[in-house]
Amino acid sequence: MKEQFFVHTDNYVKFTPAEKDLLAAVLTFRKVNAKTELVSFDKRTDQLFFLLKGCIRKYYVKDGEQITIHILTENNFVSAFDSLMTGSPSKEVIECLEPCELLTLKKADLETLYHQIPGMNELVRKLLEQTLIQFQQALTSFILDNPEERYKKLVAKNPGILQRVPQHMFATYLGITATSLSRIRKRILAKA
Amino acid sequence: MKEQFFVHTDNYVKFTPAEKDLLAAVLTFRKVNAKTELVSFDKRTDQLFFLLKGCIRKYYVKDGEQITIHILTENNFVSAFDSLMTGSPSKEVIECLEPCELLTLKKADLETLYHQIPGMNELVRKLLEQTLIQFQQALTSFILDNPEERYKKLVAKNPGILQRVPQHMFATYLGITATSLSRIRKRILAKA
DNA sequence: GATAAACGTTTACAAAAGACAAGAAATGCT
DNA sequence: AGCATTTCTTGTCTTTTGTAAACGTTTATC
Repeated sequence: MKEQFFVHTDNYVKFTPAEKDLLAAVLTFRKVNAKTELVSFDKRTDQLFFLLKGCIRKYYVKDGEQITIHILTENNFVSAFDSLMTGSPSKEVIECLEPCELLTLKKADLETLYHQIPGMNELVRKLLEQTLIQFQQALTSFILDNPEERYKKLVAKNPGILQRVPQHMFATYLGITATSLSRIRKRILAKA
Repeated sequence: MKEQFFVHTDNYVKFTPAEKDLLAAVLTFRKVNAKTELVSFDKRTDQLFFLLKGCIRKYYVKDGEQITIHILTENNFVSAFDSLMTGSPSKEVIECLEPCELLTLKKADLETLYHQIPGMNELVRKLLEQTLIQFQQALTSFILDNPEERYKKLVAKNPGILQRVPQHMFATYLGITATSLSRIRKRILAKA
């Protein structure tokens, strides 16, 4: 299953076989049930995940409500970035929505890899550049678009995801209530 | 003025004097008037900026309105990231709100530096990590907080900025109209 | 120093979204 | 298959925000 990981990294940096061995040695395979919390509220985390199979969301809890801030599927890196970087307890919860297959990488191992593998900084730099563009687009959409437009963009960009994730999770992700999303959907259907 | 730049980078990576010379050689100093557009609408950009002095905002144009998406002050990197990375025409405008002093770095020179200076990938990786945390916090705030809370956080985080930027630019930055911001300010004053 | 432009606030009215509650439909579990 | 839970929709009422326009004030510019 680690081949799938390297297929992904090959898009950014070509590691030598020896380097891949070093990396593979610190990647741990993990298979978990739906509803597993990879990172729990107010707990520190020292690892990052690569999602091989399944679907994951990140959410915050505000006034007793779960507010989804991110939804991811196969072949993406996931982590409670804030907690990982600063060492503070995580305010975001990372939860599996389906049975998932993951690779985990400890932060300490990553730090070691930065010294062992010259291309590692380059890989992470490039991954972060991609991530940053995504974040920027998401943030821009919040500023520029109303909820209806955001919903349409989400559907256009990620059609399959709607069948995998309950609607009310999307609602909070769009910054609206489930009630409101239901009305928006109705409005869109009426036009089509 | 390049010392100020290296004071900043020293927080992340310690370059040797020789490396600093290489870097300094491709940094160009620039002094511009207020209202200068560093990146214009629908133009490609091939450089990134380090702001030594002054205040800059990024904005989008939507339905003839300017929507501010970012406001920055001294000692920050600025660029139309999307355009810089993908080579596409920029949808964001970068405008100086005050007379500014900048260092500019061409993308092509940066690519060369990645090969000349081992620590360059590391520097940019670390800068991107910081930036990502900022973006994440901004995005999270949009999902979690209402406009009033976002305004309060902005003021708490950056008290001085209010005196440097017109209120209606903040309003669009918060995702609301100037009218609405005025109401929010009134409400806050009434409580205090 | 005069004039124009930009800025901040306020008002009335319209549109959108939230809160709350009820009920239908789909899904999960044993 | 049957029961419980979750999910989705709908209705009514309230709150918030947007739109548009007016007005006084500040700031720029010549």
